[in-house]
Amino acid sequence: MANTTLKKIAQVLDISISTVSRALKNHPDISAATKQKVMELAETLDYEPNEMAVNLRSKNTKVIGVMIPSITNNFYDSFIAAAEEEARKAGYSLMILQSGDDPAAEKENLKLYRKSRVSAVFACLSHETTDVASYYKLKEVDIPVVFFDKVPDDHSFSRICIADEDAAVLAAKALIEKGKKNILAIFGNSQLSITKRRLKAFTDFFEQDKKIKLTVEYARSSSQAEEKTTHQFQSKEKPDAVFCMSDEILTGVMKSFQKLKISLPENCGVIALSDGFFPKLYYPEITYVETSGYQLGKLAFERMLQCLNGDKDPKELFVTPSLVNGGSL
Amino acid sequence: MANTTLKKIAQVLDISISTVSRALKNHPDISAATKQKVMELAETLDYEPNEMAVNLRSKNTKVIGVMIPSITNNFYDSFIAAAEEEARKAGYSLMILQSGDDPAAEKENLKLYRKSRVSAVFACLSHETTDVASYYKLKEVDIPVVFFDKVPDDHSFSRICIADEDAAVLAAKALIEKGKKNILAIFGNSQLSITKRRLKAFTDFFEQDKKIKLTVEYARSSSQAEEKTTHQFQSKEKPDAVFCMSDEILTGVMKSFQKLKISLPENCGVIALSDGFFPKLYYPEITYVETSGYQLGKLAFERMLQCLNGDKDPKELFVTPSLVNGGSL
DNA sequence: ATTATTTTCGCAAACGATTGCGGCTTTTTC
DNA sequence: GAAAAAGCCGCAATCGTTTGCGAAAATAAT
Repeated sequence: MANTTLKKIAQVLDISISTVSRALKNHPDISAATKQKVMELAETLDYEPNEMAVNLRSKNTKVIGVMIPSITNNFYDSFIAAAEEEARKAGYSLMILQSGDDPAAEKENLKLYRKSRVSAVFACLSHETTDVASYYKLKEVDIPVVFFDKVPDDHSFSRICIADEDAAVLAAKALIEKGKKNILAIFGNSQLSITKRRLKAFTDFFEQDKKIKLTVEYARSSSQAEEKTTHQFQSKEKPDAVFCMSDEILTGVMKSFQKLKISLPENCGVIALSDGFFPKLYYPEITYVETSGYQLGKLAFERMLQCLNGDKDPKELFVTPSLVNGGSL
Repeated sequence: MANTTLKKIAQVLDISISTVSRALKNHPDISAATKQKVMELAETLDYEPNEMAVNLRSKNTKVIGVMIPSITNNFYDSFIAAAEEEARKAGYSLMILQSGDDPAAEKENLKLYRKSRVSAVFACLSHETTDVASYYKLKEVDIPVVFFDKVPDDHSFSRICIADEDAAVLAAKALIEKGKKNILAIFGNSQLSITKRRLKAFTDFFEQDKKIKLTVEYARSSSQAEEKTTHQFQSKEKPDAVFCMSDEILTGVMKSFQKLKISLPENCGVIALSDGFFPKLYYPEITYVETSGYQLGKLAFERMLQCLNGDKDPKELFVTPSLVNGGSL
């Protein structure tokens, strides 16, 4: 079953293709009578403009690339959810590609984006990719790039981030308010700049109060977080609160707590940085500082629209975190 | 910075566009010398064929639509992960659209797929969408459709599913083997055919042993599952095992257990149908029957490739589940 | 040397939609 | 009634790639 084209409509009505095209676009040159006829026939024939042809002519695919480390991740999922909502409104589709935190795959993906002539790209750097040369290539062919979450230091790109420092401080404040005196803080991969930022803001904040004991640990996975937690809680001086830098760490900590039969908040307080999904899995629900992928997506798309409209100067925007009380602290 | 085209290369080398095109495709008509020159220039000019033009001519976008209820779901995420891996190998990209379990949005998406002239579509029905007329429209324009997970009854489509009956039976067997006598089984939305299939297989299996008390409950959300569990465990005859039809239910049940301070497996056994992510969040890890979205994705893509190669007869394929012991039973 | 055969390449027409420009009809204006 | 002005519409080029067909050039056969 062949698709209807302008040509087909033109043949049936015995008018020219251009007239059909203009009629459908409500061009003033075309008489009302002709428009009527064309529209009706288009309707019954279920005409849909062939996007490939439109794209070719307009040199615009109306597709936005989204590169993330992994799709199996709540935070990025909610980013995508938000971006897709907005994209749809603006007539764009998303082309999601995963880097798997592998710089080589990341480069491959960028190449694919160029080949596909996407209109723009949202990108979250894999690991500590410092060489953003491949991203410059996109710029050269006029494909705007908006980084989010894991962004490069390069100030020539637009970057949308969680205000990591604020988030860490918010958590620190909450811990102090609750009068916690022996805090275990678990952070992720210490090589990552996101870890460094959160770590610095967090520890700096405790400088003001020397009476609080702060133990910092690093865990690269959920199970590592579990081990470290278990280990800490087997010592004499058990922490009275745990700070988790991420969901991954939170789940590890909670698993350890279940094993050790530590119950919240009596035996120990817990606070995490999270988008909110995992904290709600537990009883009591975990108190967390919201680092919302969803809000990030909304903000990033807003910025992207500006870029698409020709605003080239790089901008750095932040989504501000907020504290959500669960009952674990 | 303009993109390089065949025309540009042709102009520089002062030969025709067709020659350039053929040279790059290693066409026998072109002399080795010419090929050499063309290839080299193409290399230095970083030539990439314009996909929009290629698509227009070939009427093939090399894009596969994937429609799922929600991207914020482990099961579908792993389906996508698998599909993307395979798609990339085969030179395809994915266009992921979410229906949000809303039939209207589902229809919108299908329209978008048609407009975008995707090469094929993977689809998971929203809720109990029974009217698959919109999918027939895709068939009419020769876009193959492969359903997965939530599939229609319509036998004229290819369908790839988890062998739900087998999975339910596997769980039932495990419960019986452990000598459980008072089982609480919580299922999802009773309107869904997936629920019906799992429910029937599960309950049928217990017909053989009348001495076992089986209580069936339904929960449409995690919090409903939590409520029902809490309620059941406040009665005199507490269940000695809980069966969870899905991750959503499992998380609700576990939350209730945390509240009631019920510890596994001493106080109660738990078994779930899951893809394995959530079961590993708890201590002890939950014993589950694996219903892998990843495997489903692999199998679905395999089938899709056949469809893309012209195999039109509908086929129904199943991925067979397996029991993974956690320690919760 | 002439014809037959290859080798090597260019012309032009697609794919489907868009649009500047110009032409043919009507209608308006003086 | 003739000229100017609208009103309507079609021609043809364009986006970049692919490909059947035919033509020129080079080589082989007679």
